[in-house]
Amino acid sequence: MENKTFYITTPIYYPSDKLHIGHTYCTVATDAMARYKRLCGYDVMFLTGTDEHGQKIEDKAKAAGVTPQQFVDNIVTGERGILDLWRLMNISNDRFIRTTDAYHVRAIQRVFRKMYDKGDIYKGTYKGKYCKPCESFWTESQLVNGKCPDCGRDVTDAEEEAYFFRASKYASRVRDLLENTDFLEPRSRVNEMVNNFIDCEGGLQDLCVSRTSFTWGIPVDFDQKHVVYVWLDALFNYMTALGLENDAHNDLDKYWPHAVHFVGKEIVRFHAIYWPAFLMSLDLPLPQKVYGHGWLLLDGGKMSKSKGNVVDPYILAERFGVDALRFFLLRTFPFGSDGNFSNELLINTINVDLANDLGNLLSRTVSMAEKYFGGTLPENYDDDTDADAELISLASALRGRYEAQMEKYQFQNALEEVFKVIARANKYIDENAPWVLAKDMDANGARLAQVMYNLLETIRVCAVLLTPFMPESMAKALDQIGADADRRTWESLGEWGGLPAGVAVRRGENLFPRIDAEKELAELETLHAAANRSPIELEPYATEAVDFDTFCKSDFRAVKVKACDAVKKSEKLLRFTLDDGSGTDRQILSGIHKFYEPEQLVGKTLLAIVNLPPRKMMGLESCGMLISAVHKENGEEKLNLIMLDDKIPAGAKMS
RNA sequence: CGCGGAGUAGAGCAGUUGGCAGCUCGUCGGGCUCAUAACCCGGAGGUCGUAGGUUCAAGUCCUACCUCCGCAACCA
Repeated sequence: MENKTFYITTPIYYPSDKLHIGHTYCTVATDAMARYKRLCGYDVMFLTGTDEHGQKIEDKAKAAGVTPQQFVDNIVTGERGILDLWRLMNISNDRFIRTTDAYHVRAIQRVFRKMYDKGDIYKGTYKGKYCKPCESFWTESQLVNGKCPDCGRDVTDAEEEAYFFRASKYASRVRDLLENTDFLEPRSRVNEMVNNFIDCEGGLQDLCVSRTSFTWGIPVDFDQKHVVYVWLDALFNYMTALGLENDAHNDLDKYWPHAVHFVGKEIVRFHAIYWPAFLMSLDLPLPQKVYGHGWLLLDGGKMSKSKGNVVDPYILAERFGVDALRFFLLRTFPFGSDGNFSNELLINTINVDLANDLGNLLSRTVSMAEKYFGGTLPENYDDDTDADAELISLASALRGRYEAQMEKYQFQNALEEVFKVIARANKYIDENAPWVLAKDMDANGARLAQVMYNLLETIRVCAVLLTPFMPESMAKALDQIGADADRRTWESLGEWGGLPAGVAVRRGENLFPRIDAEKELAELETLHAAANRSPIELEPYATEAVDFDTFCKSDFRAVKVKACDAVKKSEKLLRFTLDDGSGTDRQILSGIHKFYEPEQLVGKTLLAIVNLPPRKMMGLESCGMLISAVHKENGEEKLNLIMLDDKIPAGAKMS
């Protein structure tokens, strides 16, 4: 085999929370691709990892009362953490990078300096408006009527020091890369990128690549108060893991740039624009491809922690089997676009494809071979006839059709091709009715043996091609049909007749038991409820004291809702017209549409703070804030407005 | 007029360069008995979001509109 190498990566995931089925989807796809390429004879490097820096993790660690490093260690290496999940899912990554790994940290510092020396990173100023009392920077677009959006006071021109990457310099080369090559797929993402970020007003903006507002990051070694912005840190993982600017690894020459990055559509922008621009800056070769896959949606909407609808891959893998879950994810959804996940669909796919079609085909074939021939086929078969031609030609040419789809990353279609052959094999059994032939073995024994052989050979071809998707189950299937190691290779599928004459089968367990859908769905429901065990979650208590004067400055008043309507084009905002006792109506906007319909609230007596400075939202002015109680229940955010006794008159002060 | 995606049978989806509208599930009827109540065959069910246009021919190309979703914005 000549020197064919292939490098494939998942994104490095952000360990601010446990991973969900969406991350699993991407990693399983990458794994299937890696295993497929290995099957084809490539020397494969498969990388995954975690992106561990940034403000959000710093904040979360603080809230949990641990150091950022302890926080990420727990999520990555802890029980049921990311490493455990990939072990469970049978992910065959060759390497795992953490951006807190010492070699990566040093490499990023060198990369940063190189780009700085070249003049592509320059120290600039983050120009903005500064509000002294709030100690905050704002951009022009964030200002409200030219005033501080937080406090409404005047702002002054100010500059904050920051490093910038000269992305603008590479804009036209990146546009060319996107528009005139197949660097970014699927193609539909190209327009989005070019229109939104390159050909937009002002062109491709230089990217701010350092921060001074938090410390959990890689320090700029020649300017320690800055830390490297997360994306510059994160994107280079794909190369530091191979040895860029470090001695921990030494495979860069071998695997770069034969690289394919699988990424979720939300981070296509960074991979398709900034990543190539960074590499251009360093005169490094570009990776071969960025493939932006779709999302798994739940009930047609995005899966998210705050919606409380996150699907836990652990539960599914443990209940249905790792291989079944892996298979389902890649069989059901087109890789480039979004798909609707549901438990019903999962169970249905397992039952139909795996239990009824594939599992049952294996089961009926092997048990007939045992029943009619004691498990070992005779050496002498009839020649193939017209009755066999269709099955044989379909199965013989399967490898080519499968390969064509896999090379386009169309897992769904590749699997579809395999299952067409499986369906044809089931039909072949019906057409040839082995149980009829078996009634007169003297006359039909040779023909029966031939039918059985063709079935076993068809199963072999399918099982080998399904191995990247379901490594464990297919190994068992191949054991059952007596295919030794030499009959499990890519080359062995090149010609019909890989199995030896007189092959011996050995019946085993049912690989994919049928699932009782109704019962299972009910149990999943119960499990889901149990998984959210601490039903009520509260905000952490404030540790800092507030002085009495500050507290007294807040003017809380009872207000009566005169009118309430939804702000159009906003999914969250409600507009309240309130009687605050002053004689003039007060307008307050509140982002609580998720929790209340406007008509429920008219006539209610609520609590508001009325001396906050006015703030504009969606073009409407909000004068104050309605007070509500918040908590989380079963992981879902809940909000209740504070409702006062209707006997309290409008404008009554709370003290 | 911020950017992008989607609308095809009861449900979920595929339809590459325009050329007889398909797949899976469900449903109705039939067959088989090797097999995991599995397998095989057949039927019913669609004015392809709406309205125009180009064409011998439009699910496919063009224009306008409607609806849904995501990003962005916003969430005091």
